[in-house]
Amino acid sequence: MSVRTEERIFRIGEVAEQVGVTTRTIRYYEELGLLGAHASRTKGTHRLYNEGDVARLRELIRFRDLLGLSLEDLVELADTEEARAVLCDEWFAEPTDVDRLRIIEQAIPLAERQLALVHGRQETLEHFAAELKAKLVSLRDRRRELQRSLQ
Amino acid sequence: MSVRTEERIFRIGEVAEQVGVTTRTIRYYEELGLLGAHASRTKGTHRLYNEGDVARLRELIRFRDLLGLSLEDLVELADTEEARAVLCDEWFAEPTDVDRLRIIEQAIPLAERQLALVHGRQETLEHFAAELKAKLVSLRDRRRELQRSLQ
DNA sequence: TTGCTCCTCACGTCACGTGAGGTGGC
DNA sequence: TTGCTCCTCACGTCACGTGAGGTGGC
Repeated sequence: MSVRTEERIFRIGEVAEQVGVTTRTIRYYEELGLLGAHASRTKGTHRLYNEGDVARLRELIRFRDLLGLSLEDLVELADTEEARAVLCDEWFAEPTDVDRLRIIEQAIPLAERQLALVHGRQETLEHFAAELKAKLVSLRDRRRELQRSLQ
Repeated sequence: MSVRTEERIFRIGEVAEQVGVTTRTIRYYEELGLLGAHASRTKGTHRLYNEGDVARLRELIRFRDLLGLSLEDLVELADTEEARAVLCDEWFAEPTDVDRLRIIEQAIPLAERQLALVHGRQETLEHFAAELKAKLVSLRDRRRELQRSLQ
């Protein structure tokens, strides 16, 4: 956690494969400002990503797929998420405990919002599953009756 | 169920409002063959829908939204679903019990596939929720520790 | 040096959104 | 007759897909 471990660096193709998207998606997200366009990179050179970037992308993709959020929605959810990336950086830049507390107190309500979104979706799915199950039961009942009356 | 009740007829705008989509979406789905383009309609005249059509559209939209299926996927899931629409028609056209049984035996595996899809999505969401919850717990723990060490 | 992956345009596609201009039923 | 909703093009948009042609690092 607080040990400065050797950080692995990835190229865009590796990231794409790990996360399950195409390189085009990653470049598009960078274009929209969803992924940090590492200001250091000069045009034409290879894009490089660390593990934090990969984790961030993975989370974005999950919100996109599981909750059906638009990229505009994701920008909002990521805005504060950006603070978490900063968190990672600041964490290694030896911030004071006051800094750490401030960062964590920003991250908590965000995580709560995310969890609430997921719970909402879970409820909707629960409803849907119950409906399908009821339909199935009724179909099986009718099948049994018809089979009996046809014997 | 088997009573020939007065069936309500809806115009495209009413259907759109009930289901929560635009009329454009409905026309597009018809174009793709997802919604029965009532062969009776002559070009330029108003589209008309019965309650079965509305139920069918509602289900398509739910699969689209909750499972993120493409319209191509929906065509597959609807192919057999088409049989269910036929079912409704045939039901009133006084089919034999053999017909009914055949239709129901087609509908059951479809409903089972649909339910399996929903269950799969529920599991994925369960994982995601658990992860977010763990993150939240860890954030709160760290907050508590920092607050204590700052007192 | 030879592959391989990367780069930047840039046009194509899917699932609609959004008017433009016109017709039809209560 | 006056609204209102409907109709059919048809171009725009969002989130990428898919080459075309070229450069860069092991």
